Amino acid sequence: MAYDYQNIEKKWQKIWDETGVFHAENRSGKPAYYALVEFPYPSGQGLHVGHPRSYTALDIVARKRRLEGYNVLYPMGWDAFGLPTENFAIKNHIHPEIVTKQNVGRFKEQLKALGFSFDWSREINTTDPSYYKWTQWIFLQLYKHGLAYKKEMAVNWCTSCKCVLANEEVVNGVCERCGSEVVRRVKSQWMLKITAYAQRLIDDLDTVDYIDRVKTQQKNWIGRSTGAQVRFPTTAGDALEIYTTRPDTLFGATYMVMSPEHPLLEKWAGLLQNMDAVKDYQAAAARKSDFERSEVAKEKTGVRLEGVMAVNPVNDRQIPIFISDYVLMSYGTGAIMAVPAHDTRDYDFARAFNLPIIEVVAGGNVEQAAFTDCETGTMVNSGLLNGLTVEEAKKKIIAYLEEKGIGEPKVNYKLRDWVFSRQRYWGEPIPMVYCETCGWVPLPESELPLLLPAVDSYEPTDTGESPLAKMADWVNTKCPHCGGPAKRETDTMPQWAGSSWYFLRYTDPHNDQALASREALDYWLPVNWYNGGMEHTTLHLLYSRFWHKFLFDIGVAPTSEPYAKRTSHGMILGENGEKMSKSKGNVVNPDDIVNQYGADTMRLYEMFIGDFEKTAPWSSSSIKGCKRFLERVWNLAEHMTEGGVRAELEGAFHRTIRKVTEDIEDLKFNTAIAAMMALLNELDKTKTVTKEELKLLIILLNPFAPHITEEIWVQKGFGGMLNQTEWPAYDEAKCAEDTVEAAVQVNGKLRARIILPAGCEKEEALAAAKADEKVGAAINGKSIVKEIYVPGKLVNLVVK
RNA sequence: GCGGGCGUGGCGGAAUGGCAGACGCGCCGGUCUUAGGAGCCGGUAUCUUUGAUGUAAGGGUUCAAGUCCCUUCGCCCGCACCA
Repeated sequence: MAYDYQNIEKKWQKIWDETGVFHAENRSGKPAYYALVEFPYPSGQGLHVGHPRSYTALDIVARKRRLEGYNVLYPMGWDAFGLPTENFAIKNHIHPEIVTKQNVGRFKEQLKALGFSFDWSREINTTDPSYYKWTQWIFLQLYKHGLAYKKEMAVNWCTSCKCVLANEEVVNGVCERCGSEVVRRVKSQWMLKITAYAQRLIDDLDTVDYIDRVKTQQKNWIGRSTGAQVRFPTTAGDALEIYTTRPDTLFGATYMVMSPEHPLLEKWAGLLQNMDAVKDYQAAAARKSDFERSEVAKEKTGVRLEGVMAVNPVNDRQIPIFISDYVLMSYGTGAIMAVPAHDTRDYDFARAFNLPIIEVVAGGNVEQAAFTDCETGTMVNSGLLNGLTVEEAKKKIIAYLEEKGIGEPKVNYKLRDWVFSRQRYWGEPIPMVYCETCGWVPLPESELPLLLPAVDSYEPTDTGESPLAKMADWVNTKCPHCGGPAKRETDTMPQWAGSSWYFLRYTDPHNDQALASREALDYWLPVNWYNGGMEHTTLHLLYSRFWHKFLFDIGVAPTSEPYAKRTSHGMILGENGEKMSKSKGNVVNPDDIVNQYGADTMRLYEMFIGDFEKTAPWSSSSIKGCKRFLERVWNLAEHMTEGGVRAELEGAFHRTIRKVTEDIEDLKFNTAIAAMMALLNELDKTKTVTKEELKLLIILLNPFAPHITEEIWVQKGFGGMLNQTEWPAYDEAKCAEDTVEAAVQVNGKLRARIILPAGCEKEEALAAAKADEKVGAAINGKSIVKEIYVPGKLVNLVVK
């Protein structure tokens, strides 16, 4: 009988659905295991071949865990709020809710066709009011704990999406989503105080098992630095406060620089003789986009303040103050002390403005370039610091500053608070009301969910107002506090809101009393293994860790970290090695692959395509090899005979079980498959397979290719369903082969291969090696100075 | 500029410091066939082939290096005037 993958796959998908074998229970005698993959945004394009790479990997883990005796939660849902749906709705005059429903339907069908063992009874959708009720509830808790606040400030504005973006959403000066230009706009925005968690978000990385590049990237993004905050007196009377990581170089500060947006400038307006020039420079800086302003290697520009001087507090010298856009208002204090001898940017600026450069760390040549090395230099021209190393000088000067009351140690982070409002329709309404007398008032929890109203037009506006602002009867409401007239917040939450806590909802998705019951959360959390894209490292992954820590602090979440383990898959590129895109015409449609080769082949191929963590180009010819492999397994099963594992194959089976068992845990799916292919090659040589051998082979293969293996299981009469059986154990002792082929080297060069019995002693191995004809010729007439024996691997004779 | 990673056949990729190229694709040959673009069997790094040389290039450590160290080149990713 031929391998009819289409009927087999449909049959088993139906059986799994109807029997509910993959439903997880919230209590069980078995140990719990929570496997998680990022839920997709249901776009109009349908599933991308990249999605199944991640989903198959953890489906393999989930299926293996079930066979290992765990109660496994492997859920799926929809991260459905977002701009593409809204834009599609605008263009085609269909409500986003309807678009979402259609897209979800298609995605679900596609995922089911791939045979993932998701517990569909726990399906969630972030746009469902019964879901976003709790997203809004969490926002209210953040507000009540002072972690949500509204602030007027310069923000990133995407000119195409017509809404603000978080810092994390701006990539190389353009919008992360659409690639359009991002400009600065001053707007009043809801902000979330993620910076309050900066240190814990770094520290707690030590408590979780994330791949290193994720940890490094999050640490870099949070950007902790240590130094000192120092107050410089000025002739204006106000102290100018600066932050520096190099307080040791304080004696080398020959001028100061303020950001053009620094508030003291306004205060000093009357004192500044060149206020016109200052204003021109401020205006020019404000006009620049973030991208222009942060362009590297550009000429340093600035204006010297005439009328106010600063005083270096360690030597009482008067030094000039400049404004320049290389100093950012958003970091530190918005002002710096400039030490041109030991900072590259200050050096460039000093050269451009012909300012003095005083060396205070000896070891470089400050005539030619700034000397920024902290390891090797010695302090000079620095009064009490002379002769010290940089590290010693830092400690001493900070103690001195504290003693004199002019400075103190300080930690700074690059992380900024999270800009949380969006001027778009298709998102969660922010449950806040503005009252002229009471100010911002949170909606009572009893009024949640605050439903997204139906509007006629979802079109965003250039003025920066949300489409909801036009809904007068929705906007105008009563103040929950004083009962007077008030207006609702019309901005909505960003795409990242719903996904910041969705893994909690899966544990108890139908609960209408709480985001999830404490029992369910205690049982399942933390997520044991979470796989997702690297592109979310400083977005979703960071945001959800922040929310989770907050929920932990207020006693809602049971753990301080949401995910015990995080791994990441590489992207699948088009056949030409470029990123898949419609415009390049290199998009592979999963539906076509499933139709042409079947879901099992597709799953197997995506796992065999290469190193799981690296990008890999699609290959329409390589996939045939995976299809052939499954067909060969099918055909071999047709030749099954009764009996146990044949003695001569026992070692091979134990080694393959070990290899597959271990490789799945190490994300080495490609070599696990290679091991099964090699085993099949061995079996094929014998033209037959015993019942016990076949059983072992198809259990190992089941997590990768679940349909074909279940079908063989029933056809060959193994009883029950494969997914209810047990993962095979291996015996380390039986993994060893009876005889091994060892290499014999003379002076490190391969001269022969000899067959040795397993566990062969050194003496015996050396004797066998020397007895070899070619080895004999190579050592003839020379004296052996060293004999090396690596058991079971090689002999190396060093001769002279 | 800083930080991280990588560089192996025609291709995707394997190799706890111990036989480089597992496994697969492709290709070549054979077989079966009216036919083969299916299946099966065999082969497939290079060369001046009793041997020698090969893991981006050069140097080093070691009995032994794709793997460790140094230099250079190239590619990818992250951050990017963060004081």
